Amino acid sequence: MARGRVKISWIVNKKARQAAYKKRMQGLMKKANELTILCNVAACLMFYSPDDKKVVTWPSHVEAKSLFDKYFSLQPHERNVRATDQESFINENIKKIEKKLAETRKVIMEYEMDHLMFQLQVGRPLDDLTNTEVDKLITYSNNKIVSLRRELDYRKHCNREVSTSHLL
Amino acid sequence: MARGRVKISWIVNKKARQAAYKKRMQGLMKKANELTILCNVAACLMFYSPDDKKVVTWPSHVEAKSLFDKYFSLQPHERNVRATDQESFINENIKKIEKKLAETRKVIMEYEMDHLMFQLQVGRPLDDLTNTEVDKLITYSNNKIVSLRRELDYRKHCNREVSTSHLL
DNA sequence: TATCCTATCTTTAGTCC
DNA sequence: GGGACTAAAGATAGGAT
Repeated sequence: MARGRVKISWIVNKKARQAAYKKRMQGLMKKANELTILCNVAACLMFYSPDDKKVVTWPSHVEAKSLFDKYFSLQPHERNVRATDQESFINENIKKIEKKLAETRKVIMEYEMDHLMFQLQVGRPLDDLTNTEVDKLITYSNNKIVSLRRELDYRKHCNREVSTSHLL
Repeated sequence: MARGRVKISWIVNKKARQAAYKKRMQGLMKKANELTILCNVAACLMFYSPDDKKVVTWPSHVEAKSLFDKYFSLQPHERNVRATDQESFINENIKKIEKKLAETRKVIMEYEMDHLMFQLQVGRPLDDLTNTEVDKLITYSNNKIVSLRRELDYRKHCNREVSTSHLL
C-alpha cells in the first residue's frame, strides 16, 4: 500500500525484490510506451537482473538494435523504426476492442439511467440520490439533449416545413 | 496540474510536446535509477526524438553499450526465452482489455436480469417474454444455481454442522 | 504463484514568474 | 526556455485471497 515513505535501497527479501522488479519494470514499460505515443519518439529499454541472469528488452530486440545502431553508427539517417506490419495489425485489434468496450460502457449507462428513471417514477425522492447518481443523470441528460438538438438540426436541414418547436 | 484524465495520444502543440518529453523522460530515468538500486539490476534507456533528431541514452552511452553488447552477443534462441518484446507487450494489453470487456458484459447481464425480474414481479406475463429473454433468463439462472451449489459445497467443507437443506 | 485491493506515495499537466 | 508550484492522475507496497 505504499504505506510509509519508500526508501530507495536494495530490497533484501528476495521475493519482495522480485515482485518489485516485475511491477516496476512493467511500470517503466507502460511509461515508455506512453512517451512514444505522446511525443512520437522511439524508445527502448534494457534490463539485466543478476538474480535470474536474464536480459529483458523493450519494445523488442530488433527495435532496440535499430536504435542502438542509430546512436553508435556514423550515419544517423532517418528511419521509421516503429512501423511494422505486425505492429499495425495488432494495434488495429486493440482499437477494435477498445471501440467495443466504449460501446459496451454506453449500454451500461443506458441501463443505469433506465433504473434511475424508474426509481424516480416509483417515488424515490430526488434528494435521496447520491452525488454520483446525480452526476450520471446530468451527463446522460446533457448527452440526450445534444443528440436531440443534432436530430432536430438534421430534420430542419431535410425538411424546412417540419414544425419541431414541441421538441424543444 | 494533470487536471483531466490524460488521453495518451500525440501532443499536437510542439511546446507542450517538448515539455512533456523532457519531464517524462526524466521521470523514466528516475524510475530506472530506483529500479537499479532497489533490485540491483543493470538498466539502460535510449530515446530518439524525430523533432530534434537527437538520441538520448541513460545512464551513459558506455554503460548502455556494454548492456547492449551483452544482449546482442547472446544467441537468438537465448534471447527469445524470456525477452519481453513489443508483441507480447501489446498482447498483454489486449488480454487486459478483453478481460475488462468480459467483466463489463457480466455487469450488463446483471442489469438485464434485474430488469427482467422486476418486470415479472410487477406482473408481466411469462409468455410475453421473447425467446432471447427466455434464453438469457435460463442461462443466468443456471449460472446462479451453479454458483449457489459451489458456495454450498464450500460451506459444507468449512462446517459440517451447518444445516443447508433449506437452500436446496 | 498470481491477482486483486487500496491507502499512501509519486508523477505530471497546466500555470505563473 | 526553464524552474516552482499545485492538485489530480497514476503507480505501487504490502496484505488478502
